[in-house]
This record gives sequence, structure tokens and C-alpha cells, in this order.
Amino acid sequence: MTASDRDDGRFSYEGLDRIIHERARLSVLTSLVAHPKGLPFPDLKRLCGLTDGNLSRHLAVLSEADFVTLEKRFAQNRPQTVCRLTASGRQRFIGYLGVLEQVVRDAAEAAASGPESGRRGLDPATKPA
Amino acid sequence: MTASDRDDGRFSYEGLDRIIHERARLSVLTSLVAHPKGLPFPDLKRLCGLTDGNLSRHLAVLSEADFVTLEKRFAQNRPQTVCRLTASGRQRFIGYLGVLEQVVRDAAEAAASGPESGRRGLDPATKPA
DNA sequence: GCCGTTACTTTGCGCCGCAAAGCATAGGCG
DNA sequence: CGCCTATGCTTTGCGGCGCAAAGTAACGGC
Repeated sequence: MTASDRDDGRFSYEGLDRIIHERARLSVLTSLVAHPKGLPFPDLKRLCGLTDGNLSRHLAVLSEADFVTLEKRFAQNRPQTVCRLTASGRQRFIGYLGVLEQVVRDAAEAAASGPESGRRGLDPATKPA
Repeated sequence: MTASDRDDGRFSYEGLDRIIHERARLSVLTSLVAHPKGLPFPDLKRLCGLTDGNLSRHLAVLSEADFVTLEKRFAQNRPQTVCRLTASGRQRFIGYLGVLEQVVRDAAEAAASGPESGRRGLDPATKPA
């Protein structure tokens, strides 16, 4: 063994789903989890600070992957697309959040423990000959 | 005003720097913040669960953006690239972590508050005529 | 002197984020 | 009724990037 086998993948964070781990989509999902009844396209657009085209594309991706449902209806004689989180989407998003939390914990802990102190001598960079 | 102006960009998370917000690079930065003395290429590769090519590419990007320094030296008659976080890189990474934490807080709070209860009647989806 | 191993770098491809352009309908206004 | 602007999205185009496979180089047995 290579003396660091036990740490293999320690920071690989495989739970960071590519579909979710993207600024715009993270915004969308967070918005939707905060609005369980669903959100109309324009509101979502404003909350996330996205352009029409952008939001449209990301919603298509999220819908394709069954994270959200898109209900196209009419309100006040205007088309209105209402976006809602699916149960499975909610589940997977929560799982992702757990990983994110782990990242923050790992990093915060490390950042606090050794800005100037370092880790005295336990470091692989100084492995013996 | 559109009755939701105060919430514009509420979930836009502009602090999510594209350079950092990427699984592989997030892994690298977290590894490095946990090892302030620096890490040799192979160790970093194992910690992050990355292939050689991948790690090389991401290190080039991080180095380009002045997040890390790459010291190429020789140890045990073999080439050894040691990666270290720069002060500014550390600073920016910590800033990013703050935003991540905000994301987790926003989402966790929302997810806890309304899985089944919803937000009775305050929802933009049910705005009056 | 070949052969495998270690330590990277380079190349190539496919997908994706993003903005600009497009399309369709509604609602004033003369 | 015809025009014009605003709203609500969708589609298109392209530049960039993540990723894996191939390439380079140097050392260490045998």
C-alpha cells in the first residue's frame, strides 16, 4: 500500500451531480425548493437573475432529468409556464446539499486549523527518503 | 414595480466563481487548504480521485488564475511538482465557501419549512387577477 | 539495452453555458 | 382594422471547457 491509501478519494466529492452543480441550475433548484407550490417562468427568471434564453435551456435540462415539471397554462390570457420540483428532484437535490455541506465543513475546518501554523511535519510533501 | 422587485436576484449567487465552482477544482482547492505546506502531484491526484491528464489541466487553470503555485523540483531523483495555495487563492476560496454556505442555508431552510405544508397562499403562482 | 513504472503534458472530442436572434400572442392607439 | 410595443418563451450559434486517451520523458530493474 502507498501509505495514503486510506485517504484515496478523501476529497473527490462524487456526489456533486453535474446536472445540479452549475450556478444557474443551483439557483433554480434553490428557488423552487423555497417555493413548493411552483413558480412562473418570469418570477424564476428574476429570482435567479437569468436571461430568458438561459432559463429556458436550464429548465429543459432539469425537466429532461426529471428534476422539475413544466406546466404550460394560461393566466390572464397570457401563456404561463409554471415550474415545480418533482419529488425525486427534491430528494436528489437534498442529497446534493448534504455533499455541499461536507465540502464546506472540510474546507472551513482546514482553513481554520492551519492558516499560518501548517500541519507540523505530518505532510506528504516532506516524506522521508 | 413588479411586486417582487425586492427579491430580484435573491437566488442568483453571483459569488460562485466559475473557476472554483467545478467539482475537480473544488476538490483540489479543498485538498490544498487542508495541506498548507503543499501537496505533490500524485498525492493530490489520489486525494481528488482524478486522472493525471485531468489534474494537470485543472492545475494549469488554477495556476493561470493565480490560485495555486506549481513548484517543479526533484526528489529521490524523480520530478516532483508541488502544489500550494496562494494567499489570494486562499482568500478567494474562503469567500466562495461563504457563498456556498449561504446556498446550503437557503435551501436547507426552505426544504425544512415546506415539504408538505407549502407556503399557504403567499405564492406568486397564485397571484390575483 | 529493453521493459515496465512513475510523472506528468498534450491532443481531441463532445457537451454545455450563454447571448443574440426568432416567433407568437396580447393589448393599446389612431 | 392595421400597426406597434411589450410579454413570454424557444431556438440557434459559438466559444470554452471537462474529460479521457495518447504522448513524452526519465529512472530502475534485469
